[in-house]
Amino acid sequence: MSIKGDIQEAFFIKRLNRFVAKILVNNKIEFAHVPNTGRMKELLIKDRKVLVRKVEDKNRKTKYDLLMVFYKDTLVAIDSRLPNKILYKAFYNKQLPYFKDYVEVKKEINFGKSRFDIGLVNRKNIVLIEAKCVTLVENNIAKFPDAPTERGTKHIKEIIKASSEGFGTGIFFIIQRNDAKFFSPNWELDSKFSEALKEANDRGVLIKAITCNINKEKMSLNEEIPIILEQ
DNA sequence: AAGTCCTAGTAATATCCGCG
DNA sequence: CGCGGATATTACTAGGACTT
Repeated sequence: MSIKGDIQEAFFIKRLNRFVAKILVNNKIEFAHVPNTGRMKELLIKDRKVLVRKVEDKNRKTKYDLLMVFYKDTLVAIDSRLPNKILYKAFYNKQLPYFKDYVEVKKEINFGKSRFDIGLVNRKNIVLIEAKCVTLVENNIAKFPDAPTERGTKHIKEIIKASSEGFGTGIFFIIQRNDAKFFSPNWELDSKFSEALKEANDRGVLIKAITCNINKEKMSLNEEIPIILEQ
């Protein structure tokens, strides 16, 4: 998946709220949209080098999108819309060895009271897939979430319900960097979510974690990594 | 502890307008 | 009057800050 638009280097100054960051581009103070509602506190640190995209749109309040952050030697993508897209494309092109017998791929599929990112449809069944965006890695272990997420937990319980009703189900953690060797739910930060994820696994929900290769021009799926569900 | 509002952008939907 | 394209409006997202 190529990264479109005019990408420029910049320096992060401050996050004003969850959508807006103050940045320094070409020695000028500007404002950038932050397309990720997580905390990212170990990424968004003053003076850190980042990549932004210049956007020409007079209806927007910010002139840039904050897309990537340099963390030591690793480039981390923070756009929370990308995992969804990249996973959709992977399923659409049948690049993943799961649920191979579907004939149609849908986005934003409604199921009961909730909505899932991707639906794989064949004559007999529907597979519901949820994509999660991971930006946090500590000691080679990718972790989710990076902020307590009551909604995320609720969503997992919905998936468990769908699974118990006979639907195929999957949760894919897309790690937007390539320095992770394992994935684990973030027990210290959100034990309820972690517990729910473990239960989902026990109840037959397919859970996978995939890292990404990222550079200025593009982002692509890299490799599947082992998952540690236990605390 | 639970509920409401706020933020910025996107996508989906609704409305409008000009043209044949 | 009907159609397509352009424009306007609405719904949605999700966690934090705030109020009750």
